[in-house]
Amino acid sequence: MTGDYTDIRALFSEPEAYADKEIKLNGWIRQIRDQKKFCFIQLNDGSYFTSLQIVAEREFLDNYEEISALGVGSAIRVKGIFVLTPENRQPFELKAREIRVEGECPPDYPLQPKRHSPEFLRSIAYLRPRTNLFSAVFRVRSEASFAIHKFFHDRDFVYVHTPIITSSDAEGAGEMFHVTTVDPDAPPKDASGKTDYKKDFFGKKTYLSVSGQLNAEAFAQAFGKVYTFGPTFRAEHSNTARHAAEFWMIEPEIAFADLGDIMDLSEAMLKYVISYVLEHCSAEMEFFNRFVDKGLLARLENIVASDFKRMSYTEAVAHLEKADVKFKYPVYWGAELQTEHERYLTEKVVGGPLFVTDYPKDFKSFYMRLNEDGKTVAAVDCLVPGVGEIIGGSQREERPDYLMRMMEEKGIKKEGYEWYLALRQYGSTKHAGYGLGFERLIMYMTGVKNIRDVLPFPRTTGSAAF
RNA sequence: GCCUUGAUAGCUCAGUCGGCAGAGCAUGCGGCUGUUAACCGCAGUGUCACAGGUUCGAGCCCUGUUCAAGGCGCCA
Repeated sequence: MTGDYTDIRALFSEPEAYADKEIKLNGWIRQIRDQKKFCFIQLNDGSYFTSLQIVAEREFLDNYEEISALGVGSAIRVKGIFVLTPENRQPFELKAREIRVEGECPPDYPLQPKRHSPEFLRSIAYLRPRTNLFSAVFRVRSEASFAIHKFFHDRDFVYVHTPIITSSDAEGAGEMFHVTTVDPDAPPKDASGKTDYKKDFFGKKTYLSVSGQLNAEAFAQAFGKVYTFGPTFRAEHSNTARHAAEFWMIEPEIAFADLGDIMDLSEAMLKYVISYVLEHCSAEMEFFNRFVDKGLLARLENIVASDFKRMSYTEAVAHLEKADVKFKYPVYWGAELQTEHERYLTEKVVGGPLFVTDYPKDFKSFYMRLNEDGKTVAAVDCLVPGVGEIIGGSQREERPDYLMRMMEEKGIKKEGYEWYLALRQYGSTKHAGYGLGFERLIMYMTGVKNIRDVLPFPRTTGSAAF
């Protein structure tokens, strides 16, 4: 409600309360069907997924000629009588008594009441939230975002804003964007002729953060339970439907917790967010189920009701070795699990979400806790059908000697990590956490197959439009 | 970064053997007393992605570039 204007959402939630009353609406024309003495306007004001039918009749409107000639996309203000029409295909409509044109929309408006491809709509990202598909995606994104905060807040987690600019240059999460004020055409030089970053803004090389985890660990050692939820940046030339250069991550971190605790937590979180969205975005989810992914609702409801499967990396390799499928990449203990392996496990072996735990230390990050066997680390990936890895987590190495030995093994210099090592000296506790790719969760919940279509204005390698 | 495929009207696409640039939808105009991604009639719409080459002649063949899609690697 803005001023004395009613939201279309309110009409859909309690139509009886507005029956036969005069109301005012604002909105954009999604479709207009002109007849001789009246026309039907599908009006959407952004407050609700479904549009409201406006009946504009010649006998009641002195500017009928102007109104009936309006194009799709035009913005109007309407005053009229709200009428229940249970005998018709739409349960109610608005009989217009006054329509004012707020902003006309010319015939070259790219969005027409017909099917457009997601690739075309991506090229007009500034208009696509006006379409059914993207309106649904971005409302789900908003509601899911709120659900994440509510889940953690209800469980007494503290929300930490970890820095976006960082000086740690090798957190093991890929290529980083350099942040600098140095003039690329005339950089200051040091004695050896290299660019002298001591003269840069921060007095050293700095980057956009690839993860808030290390900072979150510090806060977990004070508040016990914390989480971050913010943008992260990866300068990898990953050209797939599942990778973006700028994406949002949720990273909880819990003191005194082990790997089992974070599996329990992440499973509860996924179920909570899915349930929340199913309840609060029912019109949108119905739309995805009809037009994007026919099995979506059944699958999501099944996930909320069932327990996630858990298996160790060693067990996963055993499953893959006896599979009667020929894999492009060979499977043996010590090999990384490829996309084809993950898909086989989650789609063929368990048919749903799956936690894979205790990976060989060689291809996992330096901060993951070494297991008793000396070969594996307490890491976990949550794999889901269709999307792949949605969560990656671990119990962190809290023992300073083990941590330093792992950093040496991985060739990570201590510079910049002194504070991270110091945390292990001062009342260090067992602790664990995970990272959830927010866009991948949205893809999983909506059935949308390309990460570019769940980011409002996606940034991917070679593309930063709008 | 690698592999494959593609780019023709506003959109989705067809275009045969190298020989006049096409359809549906959308749009415009007209009609229609309840439509609902309406219906009926008429009309307009092109730098065939860009640059070069072969040819009497190129949307079509060749080379390069750009962009996109699918897959892979890396990861969330």
